[in-house]
Amino acid sequence: MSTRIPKPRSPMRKEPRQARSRATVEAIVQAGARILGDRGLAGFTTNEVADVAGVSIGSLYQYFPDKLSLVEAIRRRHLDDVLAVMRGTGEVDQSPTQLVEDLVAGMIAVHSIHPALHRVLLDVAPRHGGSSSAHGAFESEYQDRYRTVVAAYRNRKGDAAAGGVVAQVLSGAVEGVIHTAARNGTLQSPELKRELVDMVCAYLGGTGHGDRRRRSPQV
Amino acid sequence: MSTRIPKPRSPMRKEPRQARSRATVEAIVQAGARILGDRGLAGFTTNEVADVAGVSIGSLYQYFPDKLSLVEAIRRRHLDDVLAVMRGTGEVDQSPTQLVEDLVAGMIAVHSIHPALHRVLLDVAPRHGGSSSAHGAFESEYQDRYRTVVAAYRNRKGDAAAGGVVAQVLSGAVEGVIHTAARNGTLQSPELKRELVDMVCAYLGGTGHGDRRRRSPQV
Amino acid sequence: MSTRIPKPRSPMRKEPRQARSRATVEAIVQAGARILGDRGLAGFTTNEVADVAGVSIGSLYQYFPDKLSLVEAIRRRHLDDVLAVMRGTGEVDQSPTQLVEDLVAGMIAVHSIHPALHRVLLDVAPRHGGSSSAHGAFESEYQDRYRTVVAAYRNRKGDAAAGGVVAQVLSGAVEGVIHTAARNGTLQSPELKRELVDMVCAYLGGTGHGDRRRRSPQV
Amino acid sequence: MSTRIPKPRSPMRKEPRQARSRATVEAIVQAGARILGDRGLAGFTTNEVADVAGVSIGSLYQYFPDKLSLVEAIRRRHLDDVLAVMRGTGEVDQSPTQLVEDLVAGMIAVHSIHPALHRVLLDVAPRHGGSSSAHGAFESEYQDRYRTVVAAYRNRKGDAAAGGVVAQVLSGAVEGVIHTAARNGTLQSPELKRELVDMVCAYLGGTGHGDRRRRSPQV
DNA sequence: GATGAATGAGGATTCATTCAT
DNA sequence: GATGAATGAATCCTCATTCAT
Repeated sequence: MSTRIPKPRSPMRKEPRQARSRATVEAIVQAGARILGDRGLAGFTTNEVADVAGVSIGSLYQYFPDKLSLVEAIRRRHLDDVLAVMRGTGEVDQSPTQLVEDLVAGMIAVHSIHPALHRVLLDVAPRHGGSSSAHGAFESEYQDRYRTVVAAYRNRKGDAAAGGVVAQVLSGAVEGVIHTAARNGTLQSPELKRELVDMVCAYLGGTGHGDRRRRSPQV
Repeated sequence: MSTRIPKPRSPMRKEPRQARSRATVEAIVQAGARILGDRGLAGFTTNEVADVAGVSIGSLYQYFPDKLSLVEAIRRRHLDDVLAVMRGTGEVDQSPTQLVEDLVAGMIAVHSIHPALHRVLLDVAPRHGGSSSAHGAFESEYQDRYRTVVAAYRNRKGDAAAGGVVAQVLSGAVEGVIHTAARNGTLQSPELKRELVDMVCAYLGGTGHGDRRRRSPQV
Repeated sequence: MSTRIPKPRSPMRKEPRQARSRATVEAIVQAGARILGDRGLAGFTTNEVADVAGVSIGSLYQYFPDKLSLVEAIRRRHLDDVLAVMRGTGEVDQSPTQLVEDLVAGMIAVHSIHPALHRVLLDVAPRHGGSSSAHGAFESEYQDRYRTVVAAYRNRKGDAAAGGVVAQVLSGAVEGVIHTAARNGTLQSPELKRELVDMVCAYLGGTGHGDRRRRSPQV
Repeated sequence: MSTRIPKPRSPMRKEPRQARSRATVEAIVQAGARILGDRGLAGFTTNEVADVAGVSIGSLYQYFPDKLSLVEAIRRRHLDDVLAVMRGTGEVDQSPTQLVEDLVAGMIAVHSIHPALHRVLLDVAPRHGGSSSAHGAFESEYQDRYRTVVAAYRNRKGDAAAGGVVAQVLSGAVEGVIHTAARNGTLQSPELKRELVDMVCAYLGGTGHGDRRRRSPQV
């Protein structure tokens, strides 16, 4: 193993200004998302991405200085979608159950495009130095949103911070269920969705560890 | 050169008979598990595995016909550990809460050795042709065990089959929470464990989708 | 890693379109022919071929999916040369003796470029699946040409088919003599050529096995 | 390419004295001959030879210091067989035709055991330094024998040396025909043998290049 | 002597990346 | 800007050979 000196490059070598450029970048990111989701990071090659995108390998490198920066772009794109779902959830006044149903439905929807992509992205360590903060920002808002959901459900707006662990557990659980379903092709199953909603509601609706049997429901 | 005979390779090229062989194989699998967990499949190289295991690359290939077969061996080893945990859970007479606590504690324990390994293994499509059934067998027993837990908790031994989706959701959720925790280093946190136990109990203790608020617990 | 798709590879991975490509492919095939002839299949390495051709190893694999496909390309190239010689023989009206002399001279000429190449190529089993028919086609025309020579010499144009064994013996004998000469460096010797012509003429001129002594035996 | 320093080793590291040793060596040489003939030099591996011979790789190296020395042993063995055939030919008083028939029959017989072996051996450059003289000795006697045949046929015992080129052409032709037949599985064909005998007789019976039509035999 | 586990140099092949056109 | 031919470091894997048991 030699010493890697991966000088942090700017995520994008050149900003696409013209329409054609934007279309090219779009095609590359789309193709990349597909291949990354289908084949995993091992199996993700810039040459194939260019092929599938219908552009030359040279063009790909015109917009992305290296492979990792393309992965980062795909990540940003996907995570933006995820956040968009979460931001769109709980906006209007709605019942806690409805809130959870919206959230779950939205998460299933984002994962339906590239079922395995999210999971793969979680595995790829975000590049440190440059866009690291980008991923950090995502994580931050992501957890915030989950905390908001927790608080909204429990109707205690104030203690969002207190629910940190709960939010983490919740996000992990939702991701886990969706990824498992994505893996075995049951992502569209209504039962799955219903059970996931149930689980989230049960968890959030519970009084917590003081009363695990749930014999006496919370008032 | 010579004639290629790409017959479906058995996972092991040669069964280790002597003590030295067994130690070598053990070292390779251990090193492999570590590297696979640390770097993911994309950063998993046989040369580094051999290096870390302290054996020559030739020795590695004496026992594993190719890289994938080593991954399979690691998979089998890890999945066996997971199943061992599950088999050891719920054996004796215990309260449902205790059952879940044992399960969660066990799952956390298996993942504490190679925190990311399980997640990576889930991503690597098991080789089809040969050991594919091995993974199938694991999945099968794995889901069975979860169904048993569900039934045990709900005290309805009979309808284990009915809880198929519940078991799937449950296993996905537990995996998701643990993998998330493994990723951000909170795997040993007591709060995490407590919340995970809570979530499982809440989910299993609930009456299901007819009563999401859990106002009236099941008797 | 990734999914292996070992579809029967076409002999050429990519058709050279630009002038530079064609020059590269040409250089590779030339260098390959030389090395294959000089060192035999066992000493034929793609890295050395690339070196001698003055291109990078990557370029070699850009045009030839694997080592064997390069060997096939070399084979096709050489066998085409051989057939060209045979096609050019016996075209115009000429005496049987002249026919044989042309044939022998031509065969010596083709083998003078890479003396051992033909012999090596005979040893390398042509890849079955794809170009196998290519070699079959060669063998077919090759034997046809020899049958034509036999018939032309014997002036019995009609029974070309009847001379199948004769053609086979003749081609084997000519090849054998030339290969032996190539091995010991006497390929350019006029005596060798004269004797080979003599042998062929004697064989073809004979009446056949009914009269082995050839009319009047030597005392 | 690095500098090869192939210190000439004695062909056999240790002379087999005991019965078991001799049997081991015999098994190795037999297995080696088979594999060398079947797979060619590329594809001939010491490990497989040991496997097929039923001995350990260590034992193989006990008797043969390296791979080449095993090939040399196989060569010597085969060439001895060839010479034995030639020595057994023409010993007793017999007609020229009979002489040729015996020769051809004998050559076909030796090649029937390992049809491709001889051809492969011709391709493997004999090791220079050590046993090179062994091969030289073979070549020498081999050509001598052919010259004897030529002389015997032509009944001019004295000028064996004069027939050098004729002997070379003859040996090359016979080898070529037999190798071709070996390759396409017609080695046992009676027509092939008859035609080969015819060819040799025609060639040797002819007057030479002054009279290619063979109308007037030499006096 | 025999064994076979271990070694590691060497050779096939891939793929990120560059650059001449 | 776009193209795709060329590059070569990195990786997988083989096999001749050694040596501890």
